[in-house]
Amino acid sequence: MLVRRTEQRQPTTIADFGITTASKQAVSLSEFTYRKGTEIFGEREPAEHVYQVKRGAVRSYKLLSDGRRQIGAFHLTADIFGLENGNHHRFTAEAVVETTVRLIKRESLQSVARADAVVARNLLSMTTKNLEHAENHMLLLGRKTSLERVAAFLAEMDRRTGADTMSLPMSRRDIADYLGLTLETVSRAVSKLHCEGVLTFLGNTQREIVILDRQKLQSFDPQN
Amino acid sequence: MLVRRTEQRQPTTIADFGITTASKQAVSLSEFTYRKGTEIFGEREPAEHVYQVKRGAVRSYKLLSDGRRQIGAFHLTADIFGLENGNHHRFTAEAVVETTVRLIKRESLQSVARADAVVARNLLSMTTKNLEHAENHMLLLGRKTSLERVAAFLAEMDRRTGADTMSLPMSRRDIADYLGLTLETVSRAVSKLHCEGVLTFLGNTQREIVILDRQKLQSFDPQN
DNA sequence: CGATCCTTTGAAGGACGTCAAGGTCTGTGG
DNA sequence: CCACAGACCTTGACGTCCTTCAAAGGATCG
Repeated sequence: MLVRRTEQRQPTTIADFGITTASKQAVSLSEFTYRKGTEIFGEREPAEHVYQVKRGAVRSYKLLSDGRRQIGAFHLTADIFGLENGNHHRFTAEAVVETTVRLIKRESLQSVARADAVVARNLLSMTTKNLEHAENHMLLLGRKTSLERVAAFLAEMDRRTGADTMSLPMSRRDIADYLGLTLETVSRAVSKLHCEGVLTFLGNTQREIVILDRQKLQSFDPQN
Repeated sequence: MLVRRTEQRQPTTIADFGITTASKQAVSLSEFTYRKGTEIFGEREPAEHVYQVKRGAVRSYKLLSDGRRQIGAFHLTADIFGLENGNHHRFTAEAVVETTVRLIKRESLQSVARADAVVARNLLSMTTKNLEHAENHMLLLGRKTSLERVAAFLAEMDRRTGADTMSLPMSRRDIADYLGLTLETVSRAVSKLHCEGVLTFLGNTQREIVILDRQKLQSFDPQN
């Protein structure tokens, strides 16, 4: 793996792992950059680190024996991923594009949590956030139509990027494997939303998307 | 609601909520019995209690505005449910059959957790268990075929009941809404498994099921 | 400027959903 | 004990939404 390694202390970012209090003891933080498409950790591997996206995007997925893939989540800038309570990772994580992450040793995070109730509370809070996302995603995967799924995905990305225009780092296939569809079905749904004036594209690529009508996009969500 | 109420201290069962240590302070435990089909709590309601199934079965689900339903989990004897980190329930919970639950005030559980790190650890551990289940269920809902889903459901129930024969408390419709299918598709898949000698029925009802060939049932699971 | 990857779009097929009919079980009341 | 109603389950026929297969048009990068 031709990856660039940069080891540097980043004390100001410890807070992002939920370490907010006087637990200033040396918690070694390092950075690592993964090239597009490379694996960060594999399912069932020992969980030695917890990660935070500094730049780029990550997909977490499970595979079936015949190659069917379900992406459980995309992790964007500032997101924590790879946080495990048990000793092993339950997903494979890969860089969607060239991605820089901050790492912290899982053990050191846990030892801080043992000593500091606030940190422990934050671990629970992060796990709950993940659970909530998974619960909503079960509803999407089990009961929503293809158009509703794609609309929900775009709404989620729009909300998370928080900008007027969004640059989707992931391919149609990634989106499909996140939504439990095929890439063709995703493409058709995006085309439909484009035709209906919900969104348009920027530049040459189909990954630069502008949501023109957020209210109309919301109207595709049968939740609530 | 014609429910029978029995308030009685059950100090021996506090352990089941993760309270294992010297936190013997009065944590009021009560029991409540819900008739078949009645709601225990609703989605978005304030989470005032945490529950444990003493007898019976519970379904937790989310609804879409047009009535589509996704059951996130079934809770059987000894299972904890309704545990929230935030202030509101994220699912509706209903008794599948007549069900007796033990209740504990969420606030008192949280105050114990604040004082006792072991209890706090258990809360994280329970949340992680729920997360793990949801993650596996996303894979099922997103990528498995109807036969694979039904086989996985039966394997899960078989594992959780731990007996040679299992009595499914829930209807085909419940199973369908858990698996993201219709009740007809579930019925056809069960029939297929019956024809192939994987399972058979006991008595008159189709809910008393005996798994004849666990290995063959496993062979329908493409996970791993 | 060719090679490769990604995306779109069309056409055909299939897995699951919908609709419908009939069977079984349970409970209730005569 | 039997009759009846209602809920639940099964099975068949048909429909449809999504997948599969295929082809062609960009986009990116050497």
